[in-house]
Amino acid sequence: MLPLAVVEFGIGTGVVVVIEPLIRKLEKLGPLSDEDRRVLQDLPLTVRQVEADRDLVREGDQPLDCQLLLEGFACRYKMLENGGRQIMSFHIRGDICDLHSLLVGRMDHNISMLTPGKVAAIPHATILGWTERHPALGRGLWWDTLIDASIFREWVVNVGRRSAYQRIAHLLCELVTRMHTAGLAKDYTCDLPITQTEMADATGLSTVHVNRTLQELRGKGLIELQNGTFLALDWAGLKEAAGFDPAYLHQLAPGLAI
Amino acid sequence: MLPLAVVEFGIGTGVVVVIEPLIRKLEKLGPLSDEDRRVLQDLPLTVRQVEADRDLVREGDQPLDCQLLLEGFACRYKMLENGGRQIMSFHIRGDICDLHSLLVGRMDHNISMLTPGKVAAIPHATILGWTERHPALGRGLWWDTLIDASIFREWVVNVGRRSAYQRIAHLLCELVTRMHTAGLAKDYTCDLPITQTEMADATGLSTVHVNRTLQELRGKGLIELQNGTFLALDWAGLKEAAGFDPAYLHQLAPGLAI
DNA sequence: CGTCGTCTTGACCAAAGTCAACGCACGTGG
DNA sequence: CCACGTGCGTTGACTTTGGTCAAGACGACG
Repeated sequence: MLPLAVVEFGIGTGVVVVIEPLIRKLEKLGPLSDEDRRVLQDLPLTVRQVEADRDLVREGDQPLDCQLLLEGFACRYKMLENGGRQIMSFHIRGDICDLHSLLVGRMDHNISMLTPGKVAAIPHATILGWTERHPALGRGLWWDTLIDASIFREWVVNVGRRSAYQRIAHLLCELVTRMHTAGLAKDYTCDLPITQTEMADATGLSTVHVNRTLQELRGKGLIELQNGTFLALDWAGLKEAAGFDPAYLHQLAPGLAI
Repeated sequence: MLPLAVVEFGIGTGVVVVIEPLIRKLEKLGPLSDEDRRVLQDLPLTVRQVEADRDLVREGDQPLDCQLLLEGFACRYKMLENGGRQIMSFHIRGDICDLHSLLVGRMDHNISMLTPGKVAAIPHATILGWTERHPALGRGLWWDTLIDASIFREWVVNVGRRSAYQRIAHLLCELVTRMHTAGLAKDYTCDLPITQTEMADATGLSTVHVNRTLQELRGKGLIELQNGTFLALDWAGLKEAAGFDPAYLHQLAPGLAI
């Protein structure tokens, strides 16, 4: 029961939009030449629709392509022997979730959809070709993996040294900031189709405690969060509570007001 | 009071040894050509001696070169507003600690020596040159940053979902495994010049609790640790206690027996 | 010899986990 | 159209892990 695969091509078919978030991201490091941009736009994309909770890649896999997320939310996670789960990052459209596999070969973690969405597979060979013939693209992709690493580091800090209250606040700050950058948040509001259990697995807390902590944040008038919609009622207060400094996201464009 | 800087050159002066750990590491992804290897060996290194607890790079810096660690131990860390500290990784000889700065520009964390040691600065321009003229080197460096990211992810898991006992055990497993790979451990023994406070900052625990946890590990006959020397008395038991699976280190060479 | 950093210990405390139950919305099938 | 099951959010009562505070031991070093 493979999901329907659709092959779509570049300019003129409206699919440019689909690759646009990736281009925008890669351009953050430095402008791409028209040639570079064309290479991306002309890339024939095999887009497939994926349902929620489907793994895109699994621990132990040795993929031959990378998954470009076009629509929906995904996360990386590892399972522990005792059944525990740790989510290590969330991903939104424009993210190449497992760029890692390009050079490392064997997956040491899983990537799963949190919501239904669209994904395109880009063959490793294609990407390796870029790195040789289009150094700016190669550098852009490397840069992207470095930003990912930077986010992992901040998560180590979050889980290692912040209280539950700060952790949740910090996670929310990060998500809304990144979504803003990706054009998915406006005025401190965004979709946040993440269950409390998932937030717990991302912050190293129990679901029960996440629930109580969210109530505390609501009670202090910092956030609103219901039915998968998030609103930072008091952005300054939330950042303050979290100890959030967006520097680690290295968004060269201006983010949410300060 | 700059530390004495010594410029040393490649083959024939005995300095080859100095760059050897890096070469060995880069070759893990794929063999380097003689040409590639020569580029590294001929690199004029400005080696400097650094004392313990000296920062190599600080948050906010915008370095123009990368720090290659030749001797001694280093760590990355961030400070929090409340004075807390989180160590995000340990580094040993052969590691380019802040390869990150090559593309990202602004440091979002600090790197500090844990022991006295030797460090060489390699200009960004040199490394960027490699990535253009010696793709295998560029890929090797990218690969290295991906492994770093993989280790960060495992640390998120460690700090997020493991008990104190497992965390400490896991940290010890990782360190001895990596040191073994770097030729710094033999028969499950190695130098481990890391204070309990540093272990606490790396695992998100308090110093007191690290102390008690180490006693527990000693009590169960899993480890010996005194005067900066570590010995895994019962490697299988330690791995078991930690839930340690070295896969995330992606050491293509065989590591410690299983 | 005194000081400093590190390790160690004990007594007490608090943050967060666990367990168990319930409400509520939504979808499905009889 | 309603009964039922399922997943998610919520709550309360109780437990546990690990934190905090304070003091002392020990060794290295000036």
